[in-house]
Amino acid sequence: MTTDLDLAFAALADPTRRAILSMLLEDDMAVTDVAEPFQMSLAAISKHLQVLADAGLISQEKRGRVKWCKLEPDALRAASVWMQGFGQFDPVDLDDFERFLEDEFKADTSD
Amino acid sequence: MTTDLDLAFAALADPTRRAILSMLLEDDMAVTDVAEPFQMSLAAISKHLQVLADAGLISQEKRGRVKWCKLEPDALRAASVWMQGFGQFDPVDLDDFERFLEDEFKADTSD
DNA sequence: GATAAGGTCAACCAGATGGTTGAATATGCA
DNA sequence: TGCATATTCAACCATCTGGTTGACCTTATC
Repeated sequence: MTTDLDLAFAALADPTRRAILSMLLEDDMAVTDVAEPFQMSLAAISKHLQVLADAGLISQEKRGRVKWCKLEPDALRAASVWMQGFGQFDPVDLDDFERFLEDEFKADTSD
Repeated sequence: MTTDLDLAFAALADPTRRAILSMLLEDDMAVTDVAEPFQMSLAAISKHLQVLADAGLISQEKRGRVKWCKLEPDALRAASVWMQGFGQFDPVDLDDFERFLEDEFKADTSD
């Protein structure tokens, strides 16, 4: 049996997919634009997006020949709830978070 | 490159490992006792525990011939921080959490 | 010392994952 | 109509994952 939580955590386990999610924090994006900063094929990115969509972390909508990708942060709720049960974490400093994302993104696209 | 976050999320993606973590919320346990409710070999559980330890989610200490497993909830902090950046989630009702864990655990050990 | 208990190791297996390439399918535009 | 753009599909490949079994090592106990 594969649960929603399995899918969500598995999707988050890949740095490319986490980088994609953080890109989508800014704005909705077309598949081609999502793929641009990465050194891998468009087909590979398309697969990553499918994994994210299956986990409910993004939605995709085709308009014309462009498929738009949109973050669905609510899907992170179950996973967040699960983790919070293990400890009471302080509220997050969003500046720290942004710096964290930048570092991760650099590490992921630069090799 | 495999980051801490990769390891943490990948470890959490397996329902057996999440069940183990929730068992360890109660108390420290020996490997054999961790394995008892699961319908799989001791070797398989031993591997799962190794994955959790590699991700820093648990620690293991050998006393005599017994290896004790201990939850390390702090290791969830980075993952929790990462997710909280995507949305401000309400504080969690711990009763809900316990019911959630029970359901998940039943689903995982009963087939 | 012999035997039992707690755990891990090594080899193996099936299936999933993350990537590639080349062909195919829509859609938009001149 | 014909070409370019956006995206997926299909086949393939190497590696990882989650499980098995049987042998092995260490520590207790009789």
